[in-house]
Amino acid sequence: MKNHFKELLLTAFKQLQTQGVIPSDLDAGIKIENTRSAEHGDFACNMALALAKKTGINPRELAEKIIAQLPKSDAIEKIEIAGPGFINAFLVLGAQQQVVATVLSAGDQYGHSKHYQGQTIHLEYVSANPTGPLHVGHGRGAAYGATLANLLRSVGYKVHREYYVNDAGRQMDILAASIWLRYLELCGETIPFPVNGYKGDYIFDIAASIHRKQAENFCHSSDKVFAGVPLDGPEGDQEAHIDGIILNMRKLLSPQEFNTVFKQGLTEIISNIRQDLNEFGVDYDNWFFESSLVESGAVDQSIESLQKSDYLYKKDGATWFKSSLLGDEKDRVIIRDNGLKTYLASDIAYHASKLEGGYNQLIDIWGADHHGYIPRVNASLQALKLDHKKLTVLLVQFAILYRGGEKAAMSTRSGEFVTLRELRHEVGNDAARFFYVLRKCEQHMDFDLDLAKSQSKDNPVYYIQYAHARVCNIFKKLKENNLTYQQATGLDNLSLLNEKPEQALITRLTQYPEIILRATDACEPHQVAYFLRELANDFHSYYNDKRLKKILEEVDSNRRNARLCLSLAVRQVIHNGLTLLGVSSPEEM
RNA sequence: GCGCCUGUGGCUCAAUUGGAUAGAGUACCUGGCUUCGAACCAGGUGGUUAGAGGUUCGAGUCCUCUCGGGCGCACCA
Repeated sequence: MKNHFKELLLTAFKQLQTQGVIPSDLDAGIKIENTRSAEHGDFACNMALALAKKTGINPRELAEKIIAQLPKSDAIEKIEIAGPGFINAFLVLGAQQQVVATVLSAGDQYGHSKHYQGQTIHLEYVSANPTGPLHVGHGRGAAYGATLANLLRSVGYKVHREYYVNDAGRQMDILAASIWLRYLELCGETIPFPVNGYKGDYIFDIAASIHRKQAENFCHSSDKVFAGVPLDGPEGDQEAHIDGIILNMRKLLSPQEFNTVFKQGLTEIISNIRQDLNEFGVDYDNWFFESSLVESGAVDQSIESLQKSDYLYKKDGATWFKSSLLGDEKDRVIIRDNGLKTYLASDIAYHASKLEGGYNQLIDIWGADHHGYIPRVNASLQALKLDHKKLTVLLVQFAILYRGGEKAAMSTRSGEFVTLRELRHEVGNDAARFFYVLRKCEQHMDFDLDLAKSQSKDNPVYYIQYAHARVCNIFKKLKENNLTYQQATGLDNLSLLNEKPEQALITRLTQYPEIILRATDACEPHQVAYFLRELANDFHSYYNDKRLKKILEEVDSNRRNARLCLSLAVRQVIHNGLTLLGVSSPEEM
C-alpha cells in the first residue's frame, strides 16, 4: 500500500517534469514515512519540501501541483497538505485488512524477504580469548551478534557465523603458566602468584584435573620455577616477570608436558564457552582456530606478502608494519624481538583469508575497547591490495554492571567478574537476550543486577510474551466453549474488522516487514524489540477494550472468526519477531 | 594531551537516520477483575534534549567550541 502511494507520487512527479514545472534532470527520491499520529493520515511524503529549493517553488504550492497530478486511487480516501508542505495520505477504511491473510499464509516466513539474495556475509562475534569463562560483557556481544545474524538471514543474506579462537600467542602461554603454578601449589610448593597471572577459580579446577591425572609428574621446586625471573610488579616489571616464568616452564617441562597443561586449559575453557553460548541460543557455523593459520603457513604468507610490497622494516630487533602510511597513527610491531608474532600478524592473515574467500562483506563485532585496533587492520588490508571497505567493524559498548548500587569489577585476569552463566541463571535466557538487545550497540549500558533479579517480572520481554500467551489461551478456551475456529470464514470477513483497535493492529502488522529490513540495514536489532512492544501494547489494549465484546462472546460467527484470524496473525508476528531476537514464545506463562 | 563512543523527565532508554506537538518503561497519583489470564488496561503529574554559537523551509539528530561521563593510546589480545 505504501508502494502504491509512492507509485502515484512518482507518476505525478513525471507528469510535472513533462510539463516543465520540475526540471527533467531532477531525481524524485521519494521517501514515504509512516505517520506518527493518526491526524496526519497513514502515510506522509516530504518530497515537496525536499524539492522546493531545486524547483524554486514554495513547498505548499509545489505540493498542490503534485496533488493535482495524482492519479485516482480506490485505496486512498483523501490527500492533505499539512504543516510546511507535507503530503499526507489517508487510506480508505479497511484498505489494509488483507494483511491478516498475508500473515497467516506466510506463517513463519512473514517479514522475511529475499531482498539481499545472493549476497554473502562473514560475521564474527564474541571471539573472547579462551582464557576464562564468558562474563556479562561478552554476553552483550553474543546476543547482539546472534540476533544480527538472524536478521541478516531473514532478508536473504547468506551468513557465515564464526567464532575466532585465539588459541595461539602469549596470552595462552600466560594461561598455561597460571594453571601450572596452581598445580604446583597442589603439589605443596609455595608460589607467589604473579600479578599478571589469571586468578579465577576455574584455574584451580583445571589445575586439579591435571593433578588428578598426572599426580606429581609435572612438579618442580619453586626455586627452579622462579630462577632468574625478573621481579614482579608493581615494584618490578610484571610483563618481564610472567615471560620469565613461561621461559622456565618451557625449560623444566618437556614440550609434550607443556602441551598437556596448555591443552587441558584450552579444552576445558573452550568447551565451557561453547556450552554457555549454546544454552544462550548463540550458534556458529564454524569455530576457527588461530593456530590453524599458523600451522597452514597463512600467517607467514601474509608477512611475506607485506614484505614484498615493502611495507615492513626492522627496528630494535622487531619487525614493524608501516601502517602509518595507510591511516594508522603509528607503525605496529608484527614480530617481536624475541621472535614471537603479535596478535596483529595472525589477524592480518585471518581477514585476508576471509576476503580472499569471496565474501561480499565481513562484519566483525568487537568490544569497544578494541576500537583503536581498526585502523591497523584496515591498513593491512590495503597493503595487501584487498578491499578494506568490505570490512565493517561494529563496536559494542560495555555493559557496566551495578550491584548494590556500585559498579562491579570486570576483569578476567583478576577473576572478579559476573559470568554470563550466572546472569542467565539469575534472570533467565529470555530476559537476558532481550535486555541486551534492547539498546543500540554504541549506547553505553547500565546493567543493574539487583534490578534484573528482583524485578524480573517487570522486564518488557514478559509483556510481549504475555500477549502471545493470551492469544494461545483464547484458542484453548475456544474448545471449552464448544466453538470452532474457521479460518476460511474469518478471512472472508476481514472487512468486519473496523473497530479502531483493530485498525491499529492491522496497520502495525503491515509495518513489520519494513521494520525488519530497516533494523537489518542499520544493524539495530533494538528496533524489532521496540516494534514488538508496540504490537503487544496494541493487542493488550484491544483485548481489554470495554467497548468491544470479548472475542469468544461474539455471537456473529463471521465477526468472531475474523477476530480470531486477526489475533492469530498478531501471535504469528510476535512469534516471528521473538524468534529473531532469540527469545521463546511460550503458550502459557 | 590525542582518538573513538556518549550526554534526552527522578531512574533506564526510544525518536522512522534532517521532519510535524520529543515518546515508552519504571517510579509517583487516579480509576478498572462474579472466568476470552490484572505478568493486563484507561487516565494524570513530570522536558529550555548538558551549555553556547552556526548550517536551512525545519536540528535531539549535521558543523564548531565549552563542560561532564566511558573506553583506548604496548614488542597484550
